[in-house]
Amino acid sequence: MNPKEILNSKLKEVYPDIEFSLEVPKDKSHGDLSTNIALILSKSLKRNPLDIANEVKDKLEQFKLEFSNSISVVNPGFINFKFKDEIYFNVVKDILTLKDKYGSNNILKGKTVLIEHTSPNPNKEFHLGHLKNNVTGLSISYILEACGAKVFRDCIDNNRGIAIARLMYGYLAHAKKDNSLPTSLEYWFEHKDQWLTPTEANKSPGKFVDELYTKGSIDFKESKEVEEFVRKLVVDWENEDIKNLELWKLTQEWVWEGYRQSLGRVKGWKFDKIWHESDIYKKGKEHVQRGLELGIFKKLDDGAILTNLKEFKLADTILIKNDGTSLYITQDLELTSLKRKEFNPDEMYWVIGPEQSLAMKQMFAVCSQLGFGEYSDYHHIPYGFILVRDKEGNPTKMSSRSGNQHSVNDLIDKASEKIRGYITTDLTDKEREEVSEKLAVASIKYSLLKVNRIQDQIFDLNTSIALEGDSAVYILYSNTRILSLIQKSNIDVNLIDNTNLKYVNDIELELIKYLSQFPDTLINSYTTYSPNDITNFIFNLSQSFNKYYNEVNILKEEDKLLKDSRILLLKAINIVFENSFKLLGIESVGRM
RNA sequence: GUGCCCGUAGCUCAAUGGAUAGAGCAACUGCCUUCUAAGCAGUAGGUUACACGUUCGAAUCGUGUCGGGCAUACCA
Repeated sequence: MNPKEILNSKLKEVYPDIEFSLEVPKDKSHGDLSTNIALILSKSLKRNPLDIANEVKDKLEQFKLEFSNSISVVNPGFINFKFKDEIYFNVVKDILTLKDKYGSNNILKGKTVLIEHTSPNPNKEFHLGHLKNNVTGLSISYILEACGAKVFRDCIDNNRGIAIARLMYGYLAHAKKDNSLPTSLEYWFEHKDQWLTPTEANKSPGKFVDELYTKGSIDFKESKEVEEFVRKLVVDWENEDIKNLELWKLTQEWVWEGYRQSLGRVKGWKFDKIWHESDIYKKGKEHVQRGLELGIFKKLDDGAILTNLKEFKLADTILIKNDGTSLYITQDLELTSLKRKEFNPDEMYWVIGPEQSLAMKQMFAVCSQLGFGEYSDYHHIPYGFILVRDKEGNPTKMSSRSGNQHSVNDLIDKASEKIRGYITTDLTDKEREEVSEKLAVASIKYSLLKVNRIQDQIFDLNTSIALEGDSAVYILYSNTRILSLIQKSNIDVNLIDNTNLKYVNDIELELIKYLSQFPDTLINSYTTYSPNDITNFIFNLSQSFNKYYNEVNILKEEDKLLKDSRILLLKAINIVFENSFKLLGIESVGRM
């Protein structure tokens, strides 16, 4: 047990049933740990908290806690503990022993969780919104895993419905080699070679699809005829019209090629299962039909089927349209049922934007009405919007129509180009390319992860690919400095005897104490589902390390024990960095 | 209208109800013959939108006001 656990159990022993806090004070001069137990007790005892604090102090001192240097009572009634420095030396040993397990815990041991993330609106080129979902979802999944859970990751390919039909229409109308050709499914079916492929258009599949989808959507909005055309495509698709299906397959192939390329580039292609809406929507309809027969839902005069969510105090929603076709929620019912069957999870998470909040609640409610688990098993994890500044400088939502939707590929290209120019280390062209690509991806991911999950964020290209300050580059740079030091020391960290360690410098002691807080940081990020606890941690760690680096010359240290101990500390910091990067889904670099 | 989220330094963001609200950027001043200056040290910048309340203690909790965003049945 570490000092915190010991103190916690002692306090609980003496004062059972009291909810108190035991935490590392922000101000280091207040000691290593602080408790408010006397302030809490003063409420029920109606006595001066300082008196109570002194009594608590006396009781604790009777335990003769060997790790404690001093216990002090301060206004208004805090009890502060100061520990012997040597206690912390064990932290370095622990980290070196546990390696990639350092920080992990077992609070979710035995639990199976399923987390849906990055379910694409795949008709668009992979953009920042997609990436925000991907990095947030993956990071939370890694955090759950580090807390001991068995984690499965899945996504649903929304490959049917009105949006897909708008793309199909967009292709027929805007990808013709000759504009005089008719916008006709039948004509296309007989003359497919008269329509462009992405290769022929000299565009990436993602961009190709994105442009056609956007054009198709504009036409859909502006023309009644187009709208009818598109809606008919949806109906015909559900009726399994051969020509319709062939066009659908063709466009969906490009969609996925683009999506797979982009996700591959950011190393975000991490799914245990990819579901396809086209495979399950029919079963979804059957669930609705069953619910209708059971009297859970009702049929409206025009034929549409409506929920009844009074017991959940939620607004009702349509489950099947009046033309008989399904909606997103229709297939989501079957999907949720399938998820339960396949993975038998204790908890299910959906990492999806906040605008879907009501839709998610409605879906959870309907699932529980249909007997697919409890409403409380389901968790929507929303995250803040990404805004950009418009010409007037006002924050505005990204949208493809306003052209301010950053394609992730373009962003990485820009960042990578900027970074390449800064590399001064002696690297081959190939290594240089790899390093700038990794740093570019890491920078953009970091900029999305460093804000509190629920907080809207204003995205700025320059700060997101910043090379200094609170950025991935700064943190990764700190890590390469460590790697460089270890390498130049010519010491094999695995061979150093760590039975005796020596640390004397204030900053190195602070660093060690800070490292000891990593496990608690992970727990915090789990309880809030917020990866930014981790980014905050490694940024602060980087600052402390760089301060240390500037103040202490490690390689020139002549005291062998001190020098070896410091190299081991460096290794420990490196391990915590790497563990954090894994939790964030960020790749590190060896040199830069 | 109703529901949900948000409002912190010029800008972008931190801060399990806890002690003097912190960083980064931008601005200004210093530090490379010294382990990677993509770095470090320093100056300046605040009525935490506003009001009232709960509490020993409020940016944080409650109520209200103002401002912004999202959702609000046949998009997702």
